[in-house]
Amino acid sequence: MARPPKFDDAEILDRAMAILWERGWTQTSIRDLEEALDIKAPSIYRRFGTKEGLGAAVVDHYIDRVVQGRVDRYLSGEGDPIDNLTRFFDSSVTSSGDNGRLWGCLLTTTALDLGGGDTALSEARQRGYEVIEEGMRAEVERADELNRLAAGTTSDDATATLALAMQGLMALARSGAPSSDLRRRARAAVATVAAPRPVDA
Amino acid sequence: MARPPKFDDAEILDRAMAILWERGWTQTSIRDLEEALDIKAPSIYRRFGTKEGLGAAVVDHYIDRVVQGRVDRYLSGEGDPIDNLTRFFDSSVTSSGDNGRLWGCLLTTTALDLGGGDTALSEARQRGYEVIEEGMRAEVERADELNRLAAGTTSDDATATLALAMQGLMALARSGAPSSDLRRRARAAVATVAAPRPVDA
DNA sequence: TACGTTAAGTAGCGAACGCTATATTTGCAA
DNA sequence: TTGCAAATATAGCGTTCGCTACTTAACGTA
Repeated sequence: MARPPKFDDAEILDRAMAILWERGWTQTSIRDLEEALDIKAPSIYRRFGTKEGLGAAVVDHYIDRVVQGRVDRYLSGEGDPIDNLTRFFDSSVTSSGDNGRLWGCLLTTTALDLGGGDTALSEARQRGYEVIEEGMRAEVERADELNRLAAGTTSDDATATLALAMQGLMALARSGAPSSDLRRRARAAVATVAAPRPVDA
Repeated sequence: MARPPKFDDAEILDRAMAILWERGWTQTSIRDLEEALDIKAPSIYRRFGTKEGLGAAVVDHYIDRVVQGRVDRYLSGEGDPIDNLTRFFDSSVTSSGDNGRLWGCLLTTTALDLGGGDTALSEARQRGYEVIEEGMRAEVERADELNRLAAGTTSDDATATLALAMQGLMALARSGAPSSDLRRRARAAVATVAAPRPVDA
């Protein structure tokens, strides 16, 4: 009973995610989005209200598809929790795009350069980091129960430290640090909260 | 033999630092700077070339005055190194402006939202973080020699972890996290790398 | 086939941006 | 007092920004 949409929202958000991740929030104009989405500005505004509305929808989409997916996959609650955390960090600092940059820093790259106002974008970003932190917390607590945390380290302290490390890694990635450096630092952070691996027979 | 400058560079950089720290790089226009510096645009451009040139000079100024000052003061190489690191982190996450926000995140707030190009601003930011990291490394190595690091933690890992934590704290601060949360996380990071405090007599 | 509805495209407004050609002030030297 | 040099101020160029009135296209339905 009406003209069908050219693309559904998921397609649009996938493409918007790609360009926002690559270029950053303030460096991406509505004209850039028109080209990347193959949709003209008025259609964007009719669907998402403002540029910031689109940004918030993209971050939500990113949390659902990428962040939550990686949390579920690597912080599964099964197997060795330290190994899981190590793989989670590795996956977060390993490039997954065509041009060798990181998906992981979309939360940082979008909402950080906005100045921490109470905007929808900032709130979406915060939700993303909560998903990450709570996922890590579950594995850290499991590690604690298995005596895999470093002696004297509480699970609260370990969780806070790893969450800070993740934020630091994303900031470093955004400023252009090489993947090898990120990986080295990620390993160092996990090693610091974990008990030394027991020497096998 | 010529008209004297209205302000010297240090005065200008102090004021520019204040407004860039408060509003962020992309959110601060040349018109904003004109007002804050009490200097019109052509004078700004004659002195610094471009907006980015001014930004790089501000970051350099900030490193010399604020960052290096705090490194020298708190990471002095004397006294208990863990206490020094704790005070260094505390000073970095304690608001020092009139409006309750942090000085420490200027490096993050200026150069992060630029996208990690090879610009002068990015390079200046990187130099700043190197000053911080090397300062922390010296205290960490001293802690290692005094057996004040957690068992099984190398000084390299501890340094990398603390540097990541600092970057993470600055990113959190930029996105509006309350000072109490930052302080809690900072303490957690230091506690994680440090040996449990021996119980005195 | 005409209609209503929902989509998308055309074209452009008003404002803000980084930056600069040009003119003016202000000091010292001759 | 005049001339030169170094600084600041006026005014505005050309571009891009987020956004939107208006028009056109594609469906299902009556």
